Parts: sequence; C-alpha cells; structure tokens
Amino acid sequence: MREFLKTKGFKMTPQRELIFRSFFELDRHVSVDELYDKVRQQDNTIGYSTVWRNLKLICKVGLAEEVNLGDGVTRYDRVTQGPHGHLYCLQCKELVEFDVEPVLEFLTVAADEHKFAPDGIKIEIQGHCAKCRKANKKKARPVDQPAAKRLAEKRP
Amino acid sequence: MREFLKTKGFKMTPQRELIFRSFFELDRHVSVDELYDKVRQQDNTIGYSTVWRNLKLICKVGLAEEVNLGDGVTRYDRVTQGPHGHLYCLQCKELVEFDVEPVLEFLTVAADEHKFAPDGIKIEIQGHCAKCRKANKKKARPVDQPAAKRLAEKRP
DNA sequence: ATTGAAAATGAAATTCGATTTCATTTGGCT
DNA sequence: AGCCAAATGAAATCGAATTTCATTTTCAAT
Ligand SMILES: [Mn+2]
Ligand SMILES: [Mn+2]
Ligand SMILES: [Zn+2]
Ligand SMILES: [Zn+2]
Repeated sequence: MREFLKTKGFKMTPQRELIFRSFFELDRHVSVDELYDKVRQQDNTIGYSTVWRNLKLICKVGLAEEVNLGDGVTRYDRVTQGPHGHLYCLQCKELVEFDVEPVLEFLTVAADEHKFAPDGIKIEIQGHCAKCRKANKKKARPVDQPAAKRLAEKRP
Repeated sequence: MREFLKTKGFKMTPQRELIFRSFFELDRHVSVDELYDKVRQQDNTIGYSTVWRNLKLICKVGLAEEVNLGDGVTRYDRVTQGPHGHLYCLQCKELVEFDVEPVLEFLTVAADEHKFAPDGIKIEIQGHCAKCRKANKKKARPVDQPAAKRLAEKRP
C-alpha cells in the first residue's frame, strides 16, 4: 500500500495507514461518519477532515467510489469485481448487492442508441428488506384492527 | 386540479396555481431553482419556500418524484407512463430518458431472490452525450499533441 | 355576507453534510 | 541534519434543504 501510494505521489502517514486499513476491514458502503467513529476507537486524535480527505483519496486512486442513495449521506463503496446493483432498504438502510451482469448488454445498447458514451451505471432497487417487513408485520397486527376490518368489509 | 387537490385536503391559491401550471408546462427534471426562476417571471413576489413546498406537494400527491443524480441538486421528475432510466451527461447535465421495460422482469426476480419488497427502481447511466463529445473532440485535437504522442509511443 | 379554523405564504433563520482555509506538523528526500 | 511539499486538525465556510414564525388567505359552515 505504501508503495502503491508512493508511485502515485502520495505520502504515508500513521493516520492514513489507520484510515485505509479500517476502510478495507470494514464492511462496504461506509459513510465518513461511520469510518470516523471506527477510526477514532484506535486513535481519538484523528480529525474528521483527515478521514474525509483520505476517503476521497481512496476514490481518487480507484479503490472505491462514492455512492449516493438520495438519503443525504455519501457512502464509499469499495471497488471489487465488476459492476453491481444495490438493494436499499428504506427502513433500516441496509444495503445489499446483487449481480447486474445480465442487464449490462441491454444498457450498453440503450446508451449507444442515444449516442451516449457511458462512464458508469447505477442500478438501485429501493424497498424493504425481509427483516424489516417481518418486524413490521408483527408490530402492526395487534393494533391494526381497523385496517383489517376495512379489508374484510371490502371483500363482498 | 383544484378539485383533485380538494379531495386530498389541500387548498388552492394563486401561487399554487401558477407553480403547478409552470411545473407541468416546463420540461421535466427541474430543480427548485429552475422552477423558482420560471415562476418568478410571472409573479415576482412568490417566495422560494413556497415553490419548494409545492414541489414537495406535487410529489406527495403522486404527480412527480424526486431525482437525485449525485450532483447535489434534487430534481423533480413528472410521473408519466412507466418507469424509465436516465442517461445523464456529466458535462452539460442533460438528462434523457430511456425505456427500461425489458430489464424490469430481471430486477424483480433479483429483488425477490433476496426477499426484498421493491418500492422503486433507479437506473442511471452517466457519461457524455453526443453533443459534448463532439464539442470536446474539436477543442482537444489541436492542443492534445502530447497525449497523441504518448499514445503513439506506447504502441510498439 | 360573515366568520373562524386550518392551511398557505414569504422572509428569515436554521440545519447539516460537504468542502475549504489556515496555521502547524510530518514524511521522504538529499 | 535540513529542506519542502504533502498531510493534518480545528475551525470556518458553503450551499441546498428544511424549518420557523408572523401574517395572510382559503373555504366551509353559519
Ligand atoms: Mn456496492
Ligand atoms: Mn425522468
Ligand atoms: Zn430493512
Ligand atoms: Zn452533454
């Protein structure tokens, strides 16, 4: 890593070392705040801006990319294999990935038809994960009598 | 429109009238600022927050939805027919739509496999539109000798 | 037509994540 | 050891989104 950065003209520091290591250890899709918290557990003198800058750096050297899910916080997604889609639970914010290989061809053609030169694609499905739905059902049942009644009445 | 809103419990006002009308006349994917500017041409007393609130209202009643392209500004996309994808030019910010009907089935299955209940999908291709690429090529050619040279040297 | 409660408006203030500034320290080099 | 560009941390700034609040307006019931 030190060598890799050196070739790109960046220096290694204890803070950077810790931030990089923590980022790659952690699950993907971390926000600045999340990584900041994690890093702080090891060294509570590290500044927020240093974490932010190093996440940007990780992106700049191509090891991660920013992900925006429209909830106001930028997440950093480690670049691994190929492109993938995201299943984003609106309730618990869990983010799981899924393979999109089968639709790549179609999208490429679509871009082509519009004479568009694609740089990247983004495929997201927002909804509710199994866990949250189960939890909701349990909670809703006992109190949702009115709804149940309404439903029943509508069925002739 | 007045009636439609009334049934949902909202009142009609001159400002709302103008804002709604302008939004539907305007091209899709407008930001608050853009709509604010347009509306201001008719009535320069309307406040920014009123425009913002009414765009939110248009979404709430299901006539539009927010679009986030990760460039920091929220746009409002009129809901028309079915779901569609976006080709987003990183340079001129142009946004063109394309049909995604053929991939819907695949995505539904993908969500299903993860026991995800989808509420919405988002498909974006970011890149450069034909116009921008053409413009770039014209500008780049005369000065990009170094790059061309570099390329030539790398080819053995 | 009058009236009163609820909703809407406009200006200003606030929020909050992202980004920049700046004084100081540090890493990697000769 | 000594230089200098890069890196750091704290604080300041930015900007879009959202809220607050005093005032006005809508509209349904009188
Ligand atoms: Mn991912
Ligand atoms: Mn659209
Ligand atoms: Zn969930
Ligand atoms: Zn363009």
